[in-house]
Order: sequence, then C-alpha cells, then structure tokens
Amino acid sequence: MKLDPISSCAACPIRHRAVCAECDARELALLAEIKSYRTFPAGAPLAAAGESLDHFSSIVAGCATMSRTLEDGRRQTVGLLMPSDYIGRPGRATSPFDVEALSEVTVCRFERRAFEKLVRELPHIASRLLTMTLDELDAARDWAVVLGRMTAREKIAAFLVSLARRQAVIEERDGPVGAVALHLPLSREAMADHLGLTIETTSRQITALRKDGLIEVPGKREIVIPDFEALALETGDDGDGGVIA
Amino acid sequence: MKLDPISSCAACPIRHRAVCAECDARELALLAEIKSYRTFPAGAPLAAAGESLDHFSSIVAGCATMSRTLEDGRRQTVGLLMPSDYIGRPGRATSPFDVEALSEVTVCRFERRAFEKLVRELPHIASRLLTMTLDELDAARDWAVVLGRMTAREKIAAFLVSLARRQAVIEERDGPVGAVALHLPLSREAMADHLGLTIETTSRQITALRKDGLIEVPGKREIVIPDFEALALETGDDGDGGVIA
DNA sequence: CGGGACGGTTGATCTCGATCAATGCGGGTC
DNA sequence: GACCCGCATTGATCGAGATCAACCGTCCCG
Repeated sequence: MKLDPISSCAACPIRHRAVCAECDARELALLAEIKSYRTFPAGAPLAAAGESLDHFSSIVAGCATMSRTLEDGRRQTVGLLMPSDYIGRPGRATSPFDVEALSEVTVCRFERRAFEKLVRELPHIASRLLTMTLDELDAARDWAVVLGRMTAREKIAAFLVSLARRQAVIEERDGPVGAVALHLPLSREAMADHLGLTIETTSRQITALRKDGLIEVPGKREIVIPDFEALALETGDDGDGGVIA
Repeated sequence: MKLDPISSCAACPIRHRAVCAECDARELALLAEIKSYRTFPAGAPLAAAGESLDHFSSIVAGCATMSRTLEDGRRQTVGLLMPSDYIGRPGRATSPFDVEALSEVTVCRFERRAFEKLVRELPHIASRLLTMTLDELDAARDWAVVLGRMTAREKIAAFLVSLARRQAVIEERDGPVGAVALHLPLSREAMADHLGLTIETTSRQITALRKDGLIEVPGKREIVIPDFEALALETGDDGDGGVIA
C-alpha cells in the first residue's frame, strides 16, 4: 500500500496534484493581485450555512470542520478541512454548511467576483477546480460507506487511517509503511460528530484499539500507529476503493 | 417550501440548470459528433470500481445506483443516478464505485478523449461540469447527515422527500405542495443499501409511516405522499439545508 | 491552595435497529 | 392447477451503541 499525500504548490494557494510546472507566471501574478490572507482564532465561525459570502478562500494553515446541526442539536460533520482545502465553493454565493475553525486557521481569501472573472480568463483554473471538486466528491462518497455500513470500531480505524493518509509526511512512500505519528486536530466530540457516534463510544473504541495494540495514545491529541497495515485491516474495507477523507 | 426539480435541456445531454439559451449551436453540433446512445437491461453493470473506462456518459432514461461492497458483503449505495446524471467522471479514467442499472437504462456516451478535447476547446463546458459536480458534492454531504445522524424513520422520510424533489413534475412550484405520487425505482434491498439500514427495518418503517397516515402505499413500488410538508417534518431537518439527493 | 470548568474516561442500563425465522404474495414455468 | 422463486412483510430475540451517570486529570482563576 502506498500513502498518497496531496501535493501542493507552496507558491499557489489553489491546490493541485500536479507539480509547479503547471503554475505559470501570469496566473500567479493575477492570483497575487486579488488574494489576501486572514487569520481566525480556534472556534471562530468561518462561514454559516446559507449566509452570503463575498469571498472564496483556501486554508493555508490550521484545520476546520464543515457541519450541519439539526433542529434538536444533533450535529454531523460532513468534511474536515485541512491546508489546501477550500472554504466556500467557486462561483457560489453561499455555503450549505457551517464552517468552524478547530484550531487557529489562516486562509487565503479571494474576492469572489474578481475570482470568478479570473476563472473566466484562465480556463485552466476551472479545470483544476473541477479536479479538486471531483476529489472532494469521491471523499464524500467514500465517507458515506463509513457512516452507513461500518461499526464503531471500524469507523475509528477508518478515520485514523484517512487522517494518517492526509497528514502523512512519510518519506518512503512505496515501501511498507512503518509507524505513523498523528496529531489529532479534533476533540473527541468533533470526532464523534464526524463519525456519527457519541463521545462515549468514540472514547471507548479508542481505548479498545489501544488495548489491542493497534494504536498507542501518548497524549489525548496524539496517536501513534505502530503498524499502518494492521490498522487499515480493521476498517473492513479491502483497500481498493480507498477511504481517503 | 418550494420543490426544485432539475431543469434540463432535452437537446443537450449534459445537464445544466440554465435554460436552453446557454446551448449554442456550435456546442450542440460538436457534442452531436462524438455522442452515441446505448441501452442496458435492468441489473446490468454500467461500470465496475477501478475498471478503466474509455467513455463518459450521462443517463437519458432509467435509473442506476453507485455503490461499494465491502469484503464481507456489506454494501453502501453512495448515489442514485437518474436522467441527466453522469456516469464516470469527466477527465478521469476510472470510477471508484460500481454502477448498476436498476431498470432498463439508456445512456448518452461520449468517447473520453474526444470529450476531453471538446472541454478544452469549449471552456464553457468545464464550468458547467463544475456546477454539476458542486451540486453532486452538496448532495453527497447532505446525505452524510442522513446516514450519520438520522433514525430509521427519518431516513425513510428523507429518502422519499428527496426522491419526490427529484421526480417532481409538480406544476404549482411556489404554492403549497399537495399530494405527490412517486414511483420507487428501487427494491427494498436497494433502498436499505442506500439508507444504511436492513431490508427488514426499511419495510417496517414504511409500514409505520403508512399506519401514521404520512404515506400511502398503493403498490410495492408506488408511494403517495398526501401532505408533503408533513412528511418533510419527519426528517428532523429544518429544511434550510435541504436534503436533496 | 481551593474551586470549578472542561474534556476525557469508565460504568450501568436501555433502546433501536440488526438478526434469525416464518409467512405472504404475485408471477413465472412445467 | 401445482410448484417454485424472488421480493416483501411480520414476528421474536439479540446486541451494538446510545443514554444516563459518576469520576478523573488538567488548567485556569480567585
């Protein structure tokens, strides 16, 4: 198995899987004209469902959740946003979900009208946005399998595996993956909301995986996966599809 | 509340929400050159996860599911494909999910390389594909709320409401919605796989909704919703977000 | 230093949906 | 007609995860 971290070009705030050869100078210059950076504290709302947004941003540092809360307080997190993910949708004025900073978050903002104009001028950006959106769509559908059919234990394992894949700064990508150290950007409550579980079940299953030697828990927000393959087996997935995010 | 059926242009197999003014003659002519129609019987596989696809298609008639099956047989349907939805992803060679015809399905096929070339020539198509993909993304995330946080009864109600919204050929779209008649394109098993339930629970909850007068069941594949608003209330959702698909 | 707020863990019990099992029902073939 | 087969429904029971509740460790603040 290979870990497949998303490569991104440090010079360009819009993520893409290709290398920097794709970022031509004109595009970078035009993007630079309309972008600005902004930092929010942990817990800050970055967007509210239905609220009109005059800008479109991508996360540069930090971590956020995208969620919906039902009338009676039940909450489901539908996406975990990490550096290079975008907030708001290109060409849309509103987000259908609440976005909230989990830690201090720095975003790169583009004024929406100016960005839309830029996309019209540089069609290359539209196709890159399409690729990014297709990736998000795959991830959202993969997650439906986790939510709909996996047990609590499998959900936790799938979550840790997907987080490891996204955070992975693992060098030997083609060899067998050794121990992986993870920082959890979420509280137990946020994990539970992402997995469709309660806090208690989340906590118990983490304890169970720890007692079974599949993970180590050096700190409340720290996880070590001694054997990545072994944990991946706990997801019940055959690995073909790849639960990515 | 308004029902918001997807409008589509009969002359153009690629769905879009805008009216036909957007379909210019050149585009239609170019599309016509590379498209062909094909029909599959009910139950036929339209794509297999991971399999390489040399074409990209959109559904013209019939209904299909997109699903993943875990090693031990548990299956989750991640999307219900109806006319105007596409199979395969633009610019991608493989689908991460299995696609299977629920009824006889007619698709409009585009040879993948030719289609990609066309998209490069007509950037307008790329932005339309982006819009379609963003809609699918919203729908997939909405569905995560259903899978992760709703009870069995709420899941059934949400499914029927979303199906009604998609099938709706309701005239008075701005007035209060009256009775809605639905044809179910899925078996109980397919519904269960879509909702993350078992067949038995699905059947029991349909019976319960019927006994409570929220739906009528004139046939196994027929549902009448006498009061659309009342059924929508059963979803636990406040309607703001709108569970669409 | 005491107190309390917060996040996390653990225990006891309950409940909803899964599971196992039987029955119904319509449509097909021989 | 007799039979069967696939799908749906209904009943009985079980169990995973929710719920209710207690407790623990850490940090902050007076």
